[in-house]
Amino acid sequence: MDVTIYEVAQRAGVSIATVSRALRGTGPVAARTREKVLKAVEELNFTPSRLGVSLAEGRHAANGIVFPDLAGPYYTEVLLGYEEVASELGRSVVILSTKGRTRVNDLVKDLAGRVDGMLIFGHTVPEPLVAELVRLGMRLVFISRDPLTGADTLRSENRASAGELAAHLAGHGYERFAFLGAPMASQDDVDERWQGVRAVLGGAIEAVDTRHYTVECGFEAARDLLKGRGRPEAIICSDDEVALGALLAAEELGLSVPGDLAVTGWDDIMAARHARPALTTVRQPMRELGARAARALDELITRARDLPRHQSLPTELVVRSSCGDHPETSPSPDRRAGDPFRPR
Amino acid sequence: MDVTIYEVAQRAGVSIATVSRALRGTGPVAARTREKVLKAVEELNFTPSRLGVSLAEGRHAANGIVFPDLAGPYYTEVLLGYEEVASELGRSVVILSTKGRTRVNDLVKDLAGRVDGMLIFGHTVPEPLVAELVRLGMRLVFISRDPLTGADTLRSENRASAGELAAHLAGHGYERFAFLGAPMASQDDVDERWQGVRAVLGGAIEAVDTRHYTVECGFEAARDLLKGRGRPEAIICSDDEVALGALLAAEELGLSVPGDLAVTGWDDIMAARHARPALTTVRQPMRELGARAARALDELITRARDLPRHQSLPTELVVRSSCGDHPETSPSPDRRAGDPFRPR
DNA sequence: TGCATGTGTGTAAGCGCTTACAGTCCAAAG
DNA sequence: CTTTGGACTGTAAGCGCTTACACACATGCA
Repeated sequence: MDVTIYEVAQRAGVSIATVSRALRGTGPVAARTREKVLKAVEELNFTPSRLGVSLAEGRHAANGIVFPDLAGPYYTEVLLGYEEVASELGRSVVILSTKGRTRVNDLVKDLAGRVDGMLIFGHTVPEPLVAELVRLGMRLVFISRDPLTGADTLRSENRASAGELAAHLAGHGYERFAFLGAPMASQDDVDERWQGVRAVLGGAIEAVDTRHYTVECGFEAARDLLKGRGRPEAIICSDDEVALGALLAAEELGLSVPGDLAVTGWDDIMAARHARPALTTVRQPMRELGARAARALDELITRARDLPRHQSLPTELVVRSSCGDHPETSPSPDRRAGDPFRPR
Repeated sequence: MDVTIYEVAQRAGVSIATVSRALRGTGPVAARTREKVLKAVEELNFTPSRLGVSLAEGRHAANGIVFPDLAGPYYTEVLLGYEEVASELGRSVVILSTKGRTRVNDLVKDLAGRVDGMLIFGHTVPEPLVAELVRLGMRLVFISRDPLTGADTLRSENRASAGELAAHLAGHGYERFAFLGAPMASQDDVDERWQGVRAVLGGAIEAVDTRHYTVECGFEAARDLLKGRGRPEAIICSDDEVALGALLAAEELGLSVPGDLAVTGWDDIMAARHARPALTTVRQPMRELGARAARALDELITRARDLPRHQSLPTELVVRSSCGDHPETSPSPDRRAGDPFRPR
């Protein structure tokens, strides 16, 4: 990337303004002139410098995304949906992981200087900085965050589906429940799930802290819980990874799932389907979240829309075997119609 | 991001050159002057425009990455390692997925205009364009590709570990094998694995085309294979996702793994550990690949090194239960010492 | 006192584009 | 034969920085 518009102009025997117009199709250019320009462009293999274009246009044609960590399928899926749509809209995607980073503020500010708008997960960016970004006019879309003024928010529904899940488990006849997944920040996804199950199960469920949403933490929390007295009959986990940890803990302790214990997850990641027993879980439309975020951002950036919007996407209860036997569809509730692959 | 260096200069009562010097620490600035500048910067909340800086400096402080798809854990893990190190080195990461994209060339060229160097997976970028990028002086690092001049390459070892895996299976006494994972481009990872197992098993193994490296394709290929006559005793899969598909197919057909059939994967993704039976596989250091790519790129960009380098990282055979019983460590070979989590 | 060194600062020339504005030219209308 | 309005094209002013170069002013030392 070395040859500039000047060399093209010189070779074609025209001014740089004409080259620019010929290439972008803004303003009239005689057919013969255009040809000369295109020929020169071809011969020199010219590609306009992105920096020059951006500086002159005053836009980056790029979107940012800030996530805590890409470990685990959730963020990856959202990212995929995001990148795909952003690319369709002619925008590059610049990523930033905050996991284990000091100086998050600086990193986010740097990112802000490279993009026209950004997608931010939950509370990965400190509140004062968010306020500042909003004030500076940066276009923002949040996923899994309570609505705020000056930015879009997007999430998938939690409370009602959590209630539905809880009711399903209650229908199995379980009476002592545990919820694995604290700590929960107010208004965060997991907190909403907790509120949802609690509304249905009331005092029959207790919350257990897992510190992080990982297999390891799920394993440890579940092991301690299951070793103690008053072992629950069903463990509702904040997400699939914690649930996978719980399955491992049960296996370790010689407990049969779902015989001695029911376990459920949330998200419907790939491993949920492959675990044995396969995980009953709540599928949320991860890619769709990313895709919508990209579109929302585009609307805000192009000013096709000015008022922020707050969307909530529906989820789907996916019943598999980890929550108990389902005579009507046994032995593999996720295998109906002979197709082991549920629609995505 | 609105206030420019001019406003800062004016407010501090100095020239923009002084502001720049004060901020970057290049060139002498009197202590009192520096204070005035910093105060003005503070008050105006000034952040230098990335575009201005990049244009003047002639560099982007950003790295690109081109991958086919982020679905599945492999690319994600590499990306994570890459982003982490790139960020440490002060570089942003711009991503580009080629999955399902027409006009890959344009997208890659656009990317090239935004970054100082890029990491490219395998053969996601057409050869002529690669040559052109090299010619233009773009710094490139490839993962899983045969060495070429003018760029670094990086891969993890395949052939020897494939041989080790095959030998292990032969040790179980199996005699009829299948390899699930074609089509294989010459010199690609999967081809090397095939060469490796074949060198050990010779005519006892046949290759089966799966079209794609997905659970779905693995399932279909395995089902067809297992339904046919002369069913193999062991299926060596090109990667874990194909292997997970094979496990599902076996379950579908009522075959016990490892009783009736052994199955192995490659990569050691999360689901491999959680599948039942847990997958015997070959772990490759995915994050490390990404991290090294970022470092290699940095060396090339900063010209700390001029000659391309070709690295190969070691892998590790991870024996679990899907390949057969291992009396000495039964029932869960990956659970020794009471710890269900193998070191990563 | 005179001159070589620094030190501190400003001026201005880029970096590679886009685009408002100001021509130039020519065919059609009067 | 003038006007007039398009169609084209060029000039030049940014966009927001960095930095070479020049200059002004103190020092230190002979």
